Amino acid sequence: MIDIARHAGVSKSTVSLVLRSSPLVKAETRRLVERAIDDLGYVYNRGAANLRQARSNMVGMVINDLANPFFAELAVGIERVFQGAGYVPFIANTAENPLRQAEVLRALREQGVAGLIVCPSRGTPSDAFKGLVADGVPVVQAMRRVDGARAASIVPDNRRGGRQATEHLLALGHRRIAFLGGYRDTFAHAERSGGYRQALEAAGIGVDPALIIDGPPNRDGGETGLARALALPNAPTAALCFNDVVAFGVLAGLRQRGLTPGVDFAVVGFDDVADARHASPPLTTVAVDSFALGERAAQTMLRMVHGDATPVEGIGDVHLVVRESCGAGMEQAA
Amino acid sequence: MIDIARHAGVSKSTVSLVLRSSPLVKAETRRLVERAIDDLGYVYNRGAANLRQARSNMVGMVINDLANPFFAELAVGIERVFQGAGYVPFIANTAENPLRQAEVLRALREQGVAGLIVCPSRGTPSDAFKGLVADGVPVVQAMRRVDGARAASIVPDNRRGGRQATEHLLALGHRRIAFLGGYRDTFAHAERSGGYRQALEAAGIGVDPALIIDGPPNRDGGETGLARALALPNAPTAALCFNDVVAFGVLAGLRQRGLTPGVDFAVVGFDDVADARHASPPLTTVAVDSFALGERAAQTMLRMVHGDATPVEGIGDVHLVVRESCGAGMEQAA
DNA sequence: AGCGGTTTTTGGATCGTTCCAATTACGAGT
DNA sequence: ACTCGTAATTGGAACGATCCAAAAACCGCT
Repeated sequence: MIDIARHAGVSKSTVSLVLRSSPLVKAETRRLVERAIDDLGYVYNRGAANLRQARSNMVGMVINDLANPFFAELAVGIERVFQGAGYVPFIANTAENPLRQAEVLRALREQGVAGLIVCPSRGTPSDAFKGLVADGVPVVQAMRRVDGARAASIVPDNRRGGRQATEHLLALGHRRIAFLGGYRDTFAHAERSGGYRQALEAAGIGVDPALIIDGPPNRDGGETGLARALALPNAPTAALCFNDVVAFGVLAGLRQRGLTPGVDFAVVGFDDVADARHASPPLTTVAVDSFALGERAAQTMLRMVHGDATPVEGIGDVHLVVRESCGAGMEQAA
Repeated sequence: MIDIARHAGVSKSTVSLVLRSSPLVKAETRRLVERAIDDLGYVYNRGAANLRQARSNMVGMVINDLANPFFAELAVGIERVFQGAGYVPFIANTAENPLRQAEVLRALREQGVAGLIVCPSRGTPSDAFKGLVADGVPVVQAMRRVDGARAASIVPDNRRGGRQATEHLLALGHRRIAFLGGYRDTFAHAERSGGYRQALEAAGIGVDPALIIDGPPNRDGGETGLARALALPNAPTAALCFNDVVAFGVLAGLRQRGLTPGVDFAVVGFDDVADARHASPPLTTVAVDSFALGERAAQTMLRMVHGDATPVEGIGDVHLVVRESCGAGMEQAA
């Protein structure tokens, strides 16, 4: 920077002002300095800047499973918002591992992030964000909430979605409905299956614990969940799946058995990932609108960066998208 | 850090040594300092460290399209390698936009990355990495190579894969084979369709330009590509797709028309994403082994970080995975 | 020319770390 | 007790930016 100052015939302070595009420098001087910057191929050192001035322009997004298309979509959506706001978003994957998550959080903190959006990994301890929050780093949890954490959160209305989907299956005449996939000890599973229970009970149908079959929230989880459900003495005729990826597994499993999804067995997913409408048959699912949710999380974080300290607990809207995998004709709205 | 020094009754230099786990400090002193660190809830400031010592432990991964499962898998694979090596990997998405990519590259450079793995976005100018490389920052291109760029690269053997897949379809008796999806002006399209041409010509079958139908490398690209192919006066009976996602689109399109993939029309993909074997029917595809490729790219970068300056141009192995979408019986190997 | 006010520019102190050369502490050997 | 070599510790000068208070340049008026 001093080189540039010399080259342009000004002081380093002036160069600094130009770099931060301050209105205090004369246009002519600015041009001079900018020329020098180009000539010397200078690169700004953000680390040095952050040393003095606490405000960094780097935000972190800590994602539990980037291989899951839903979270990848969410991440990409959030990224877009930050970009527009002049922040530089970096994504880190935790692969659903709390230890790894702790490392990542530490690294981001050391790097001096302005704020964080976190989809907490399974088994995140309630004090995972304590240090960050105590330091005044805005932390927003998205999609999942670890209870006891004193950090903002934006999560979809999982319970309502679970209820709506179940009501839809009930309205189609199903009485034995399974809830497949996902781990029982996660936030989302508790809420989504909670809605499912509510709907069954409201309809006067008891909840059969044997029909709630958990497993990994991926394709395999769907396939093995289906296998176990169909092996039951009194097998179900429909399933609400923990998420769309599980539902894809169920679809594949049905086909392997020569059953036609939507005809021989009704399937409903959760999330509405981009692929859901391309599945065969197109998947009926609870739309979470990852983009809106991500946008809201990002906005919340930006507000916190700018000093708004009220800890938000946002609930995102959710609605059932009826396609064909549930067997409903198109005339039948949610 | 000075606070800690005071609290532990040593000098800041000693604290610094402890933080870098130098063997020069006595075990007892170390324990003392570590205690003080815990007590005061201190966080290391990586930016300040990088200021003095050029070597940072942060590496960047710049990905052209995180919403594409293939690249997401690749990113996750690369991440794992760096993690093991004690580096902190951050992912940034460019959404196939060269301007955005330039911004991201600048941000990473300002942040002081130790090295970069880049899947260059479409339309990346050949001098995109010039500054980085001139600065001595190791840059490894993965999956795609922008020609003219003086940076290492690890790419799969696209041409060979395209040829193998085409030969397989020819062996199954197909004579009208389309090449669907992907943009003609990309590196991967040129190579993959190049292999396709080679195979056709070697078999004495001319290449019909009308059968090479480009489009976005996503599901829609597959669906519309198929529509255009089938509308041709002399429609093809098989298709090699630019990548698996395009192939998924083709599969869906066939089904919509009441055609059975693998029976009425043969489909081969490219990449072998995790979902390929779960598609219905399971997708025959050219396996790229994203994990091995990512690992190799990461290793290359690490070697460069440690001073090995030889600019590698690696070619990754590729092999055809025959499943059902091509109509081959299981007895028929590649 | 001198004055007050506004716009630009500037030197030095500072952020939290690492590096280096210098210092001190320790043990063993005479 | 003294010296020597090694092990452990230390103070101060960097690194590259920002911030602040002060200085300089410029302007229009008398």
